[in-house]
Amino acid sequence: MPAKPAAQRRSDCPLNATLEAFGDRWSLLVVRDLMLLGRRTFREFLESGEGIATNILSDRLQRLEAQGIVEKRPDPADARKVLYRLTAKGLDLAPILVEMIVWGARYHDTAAPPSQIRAMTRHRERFLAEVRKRWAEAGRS
Amino acid sequence: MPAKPAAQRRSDCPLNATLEAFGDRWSLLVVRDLMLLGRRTFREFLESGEGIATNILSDRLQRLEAQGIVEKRPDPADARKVLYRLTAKGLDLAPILVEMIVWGARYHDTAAPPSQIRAMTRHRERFLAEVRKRWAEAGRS
DNA sequence: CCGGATCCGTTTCGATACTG
DNA sequence: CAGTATCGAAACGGATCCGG
Repeated sequence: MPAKPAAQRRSDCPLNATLEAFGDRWSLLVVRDLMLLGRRTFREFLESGEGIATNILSDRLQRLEAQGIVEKRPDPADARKVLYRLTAKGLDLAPILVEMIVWGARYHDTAAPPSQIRAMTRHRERFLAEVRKRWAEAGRS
Repeated sequence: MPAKPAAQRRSDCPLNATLEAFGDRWSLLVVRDLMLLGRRTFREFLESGEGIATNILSDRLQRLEAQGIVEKRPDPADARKVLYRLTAKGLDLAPILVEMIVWGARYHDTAAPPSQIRAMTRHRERFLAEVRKRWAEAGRS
């Protein structure tokens, strides 16, 4: 009696799938580090200001990797290090990130870099194009 | 010895402020219910498919209200009922929602309403304009 | 040193039962 | 109908340990 469409229960709406992928406090911050702040190593994420614990960071990286949002590989320059980067799927999170940042800047007005926010708000497509370009260039590491 | 700028610690980036506002599994689903599915009462949110628990729903509604994202008021037609609706600040979450839905539909391809997704993806501004219009009309209840 | 894994006390979440 | 109260489960976060 398998009748129940159980596993599907929460995925009727794509929003749900998205929230399952990174509907938590940390995952998107890691993505932001990769996408906008140029961070690439475990250590750099750790020091990225918000104070994530090593076990949590480790867990989120694994989770993001399992979902094909980030990928890791050894640093070609220094075999001891590991580098992370966004996959194409991860890069496609950029519009979400941008909208979240714009909303946050608008309503919570943190001490944020004004110029970048401005660029993001006024010329979204241009900003996104730049992000994609940088990503493509970095890809050919 | 209050010296520490403690409460500020996590809000250097607007993304952080946003994640603090609704970086959890449920808040955005409630917003979606209000914005896209026309739900307005506690009960309707409950039955909205994903199976949120009453205490969680209660908590999220309070939290969203405290942040000025939703507001409540008695149903003018039936004083026993309580109606929720988005504030202007809440309405401004629409672009985030749209991008999250688009991303989810693209990569996790849930059994989702194809036509609406298509409209959302291809004509984002038009779609957003409609959402805003509906909201404005409903506002003069 | 770097990238984690493990242990453990604390906080938060969430399913169910219950109330005004 | 619109929520609380309760209580077990899960997540968090700090410290510490470990392999390379």
